[in-house]
Amino acid sequence: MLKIHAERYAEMLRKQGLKVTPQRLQLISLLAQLKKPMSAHEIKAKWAVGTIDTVTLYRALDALVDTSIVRRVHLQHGHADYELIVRGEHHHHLVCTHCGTLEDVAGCPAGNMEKSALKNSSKFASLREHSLEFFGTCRTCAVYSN
Amino acid sequence: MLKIHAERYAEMLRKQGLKVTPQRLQLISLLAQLKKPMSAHEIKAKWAVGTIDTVTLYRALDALVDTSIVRRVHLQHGHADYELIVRGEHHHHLVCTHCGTLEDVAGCPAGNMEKSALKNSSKFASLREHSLEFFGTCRTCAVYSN
DNA sequence: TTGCAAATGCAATACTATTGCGTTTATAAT
DNA sequence: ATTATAAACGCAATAGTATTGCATTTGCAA
Repeated sequence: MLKIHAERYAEMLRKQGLKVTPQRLQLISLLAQLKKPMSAHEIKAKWAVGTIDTVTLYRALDALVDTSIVRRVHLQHGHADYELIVRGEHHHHLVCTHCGTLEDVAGCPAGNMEKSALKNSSKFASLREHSLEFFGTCRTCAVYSN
Repeated sequence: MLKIHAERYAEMLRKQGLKVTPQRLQLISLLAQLKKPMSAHEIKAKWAVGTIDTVTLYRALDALVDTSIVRRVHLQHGHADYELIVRGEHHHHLVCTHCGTLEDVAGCPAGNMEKSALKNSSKFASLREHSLEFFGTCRTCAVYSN
């Protein structure tokens, strides 16, 4: 992780009244290296320097999610996964229901949907975010299903 | 639940080599009455005739999901919710992140996106379904946030 | 009516995530 | 640099969701 990025993330944390700790920086660094959503369990296993307590990890993840540094995604694996937010953008995923293979989907067509959904809603005052994941079969698994 | 519907669901189960049991029929009936996604816990609490074992309930839900009678949805509540599939159609949800209030979104604008996502994918052979849920604040909760 | 695969119920357990609390640490004020 | 303190940490315990193994029961087709 580049130093300048670390300082940017540090600012984001401090702005929220949160502290910049070695654990949080290492967590960001780890997520930046992997570039795909990881579960808390996977993150703990890949922890590079020393160890991190499970509770601390979950609390750090919560902090980073609250600060919009990390996004929590739900890929129907029975647990949450976490990925670094890059340049404030979001994207969605293709998930293979056989082997779990992931692929990012560039762009997002849900902006318009969100607008119209809110307009047609009878109960809601505002919408802030959405989940959109596609489930199917990757080419490798497709071979064995034939 | 109307008798004709019960028979239709029974056929769907038998076609998959699954048995038609009182528990499964009662489960369908319960989901048909409520018309909104329910957790396994809620379903167990609302169980009308006698009781159902937790394990049996989860297995019955799996069976109905496999048979496309029930849809499993993930509304970021830390558990799965289940809703009856009506006329083979699907829809999406607005979720209030403060109080959990739900609203259905009629129609689905993601069909086109699924096509283009698959076309642009480098790894996937096919896509079968998708999740799309919107998160925001309902009007009641908005009042208290001001 | 009967054979048997499927389903059920119970007990035990795995897995994900959270709470309470005493100790340590980052940070801002001095 | 020193200090005060709110935030964060680590450990232990626990909550909540879901699953596995196994003996018994049951749907249903022959």
